[in-house]
Amino acid sequence: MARSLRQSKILELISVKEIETQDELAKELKNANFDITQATISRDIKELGLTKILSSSGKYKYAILGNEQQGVSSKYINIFKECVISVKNALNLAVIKTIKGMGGSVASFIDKLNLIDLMGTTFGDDTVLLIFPSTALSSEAVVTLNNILV
Amino acid sequence: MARSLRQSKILELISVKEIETQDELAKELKNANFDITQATISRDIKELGLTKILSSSGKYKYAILGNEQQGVSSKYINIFKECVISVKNALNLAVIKTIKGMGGSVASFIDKLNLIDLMGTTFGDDTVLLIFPSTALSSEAVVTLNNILV
DNA sequence: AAAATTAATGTATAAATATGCAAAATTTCA
DNA sequence: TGAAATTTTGCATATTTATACATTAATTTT
Repeated sequence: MARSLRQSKILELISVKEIETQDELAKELKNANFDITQATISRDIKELGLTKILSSSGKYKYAILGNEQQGVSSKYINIFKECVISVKNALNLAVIKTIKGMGGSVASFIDKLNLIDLMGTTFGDDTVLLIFPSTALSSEAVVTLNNILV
Repeated sequence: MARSLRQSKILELISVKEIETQDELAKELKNANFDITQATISRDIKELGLTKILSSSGKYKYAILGNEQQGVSSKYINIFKECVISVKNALNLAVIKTIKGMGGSVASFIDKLNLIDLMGTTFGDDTVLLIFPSTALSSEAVVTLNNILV
């Protein structure tokens, strides 16, 4: 349980910051209340299929492997399932309630989905807001997301 | 000069074999008459934008970073230019003459191009053969490739 | 619920990689 | 050409990452 929450946080962290080393990631995780050693992070990274790539600044950073051939990995979907409490519709907005502290993780997962018609996302500690151009499109997306949760 | 030939060979090697470490790559390069240390390989890898990914067998291996947004990197094109002596047409075949020992490198570069209508490639030490369904398509491809060389 | 099995993690360290610095090779330019 | 400037490389080593092994935590079974 804590395991996949942690991995979820890792995915969020690397998508938000330029993380250069596993030690750096360990520190960031500590800030997010995941007290873990570099060894475990090495294992998480292998499991999530992350790699170090050359960032634009010429430094190495961790990134999700562009494993686009089979869409979003099932591992990520499992993590998503663990974090999300509910997905509901409110006019042209979809409102996702998450476990405390996982709003950012879920938002970055949603971004990765590249949902068509999605205009933007915002998130708080335990809420993610998806903005659609219309009520119809939003409720459609809510159905899609709920299907993922099954 | 030897530098880009070496880098070209690196690209070939990682696309043909599962190279797990830089030391392993050093050995393979020695076989190909590039006597070089791990340190230099580390630099080459950074320059070529290679990364280690998880292979299907669960081991790490080096691979070209899927940097598909801007097509084939200009760096690779430069290497291609240095290796290729001529590209000529022979009925439904395109015949590429390369610098000695670089046939495989060029062939793997060509594969990466994903040329439409290309049915297959074979290569020897200094020759690459591209097989097309017709003379017209082959000569068209020859023009394309010669344009790259300019 | 206790025992047995399986999974997750830490510790210590081996393995792998990156890099500062000096030397060698290559290129530029007068 | 030869001196100066630039680039490439090796060596040594610091840094980073992976993993064997032991331990703890979690799960399953009886």
